[in-house]
Amino acid sequence: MDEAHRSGCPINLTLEVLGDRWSLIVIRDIMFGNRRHFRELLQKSDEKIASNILADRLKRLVEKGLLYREDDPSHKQKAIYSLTEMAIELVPLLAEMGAWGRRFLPVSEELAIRAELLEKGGRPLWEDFMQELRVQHLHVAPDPSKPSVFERLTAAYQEVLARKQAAAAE
Amino acid sequence: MDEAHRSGCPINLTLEVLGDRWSLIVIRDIMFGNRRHFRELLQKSDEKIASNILADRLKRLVEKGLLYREDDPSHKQKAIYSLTEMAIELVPLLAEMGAWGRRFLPVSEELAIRAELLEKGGRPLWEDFMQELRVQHLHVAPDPSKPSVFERLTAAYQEVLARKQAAAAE
DNA sequence: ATCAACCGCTTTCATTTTGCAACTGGTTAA
DNA sequence: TTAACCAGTTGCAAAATGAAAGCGGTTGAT
Repeated sequence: MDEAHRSGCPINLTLEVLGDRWSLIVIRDIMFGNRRHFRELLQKSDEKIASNILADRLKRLVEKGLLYREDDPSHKQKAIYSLTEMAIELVPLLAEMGAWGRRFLPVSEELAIRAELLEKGGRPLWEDFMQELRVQHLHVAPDPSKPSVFERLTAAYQEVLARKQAAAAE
Repeated sequence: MDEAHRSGCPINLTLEVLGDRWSLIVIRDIMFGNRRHFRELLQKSDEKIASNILADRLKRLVEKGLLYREDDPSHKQKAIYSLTEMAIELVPLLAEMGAWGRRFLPVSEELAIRAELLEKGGRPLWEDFMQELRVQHLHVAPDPSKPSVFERLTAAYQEVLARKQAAAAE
């Protein structure tokens, strides 16, 4: 179950779980892209993960307690992957990663817009988003008084994408 | 210079730079442990990095713009590694990583105390700490009105360590 | 002047991880 | 009946990692 740890440092332990090139990509796609099936994660991500790597990461993330796997009642072969509370609480970390990447790396506009909104919204927005993720993934009852952060992020992304495509078509 | 990127997503680009098991350990040790020489990074870290990996990571981090290397005027063979602004602005990300690790992973008390202070202090403390790092690493003039966050973090760590050693000696 | 400790790495080699491509046995909808 | 789809698995080459020893030069103490 527990392989020996390199040290008890919180940053090190976090790196032991998430410190590779794919684990956070998978979590990002489930969290922000609502990809819940193997094929969706395989085909709809921009980074083109290999199927054996995806299979390995999903298994690892389930073992580490960040995801859980259920059978899809609508299809005997489909599996549904969901975020656990442990993964939902990565929202601040992913928001900071997005903010840093946006500031220092050559991001594309349509993929940076969600990071920008998350950064501008700050911790109150993150908390709203985490609560929505709990509704989506942990079967928590929704709070109808709150507008959906997920929809706001997705709409902003679609808007930039449509504008760039319109500009490219000219 | 620039290898092809997997995508323009800010999270992905950040992972392309920092998504491995050692890069952030090196930055952590320079940032929080003030390790500035190769041998210090090699021998004084809890995780026992191999010398070839350390050499490779230092080279990579210099190339990516997170560190810079200078000759130490006091010793012809010594090199001094310093953080750039790009690395200093990782403080919020490292603080979030520490907070998440502390919440969900089996951290040790003496290594978690700094993460706890950083978390409790929040963004105002992070800003103070970043300003101190600019003084240490970028030769910016210090602000004498501010008490040192670095010293506060280090003192808290030493205190827990001493208490644990006293308890172990009984 | 001598010598041991220290300096930033490099080299070698075994093991592990990654990445690509093809493939599997079964399910579903037309 | 059949074509598309389902979650993966397999085989193999290439790259990354990790442990250990070693390198030529510098330094400070004797």
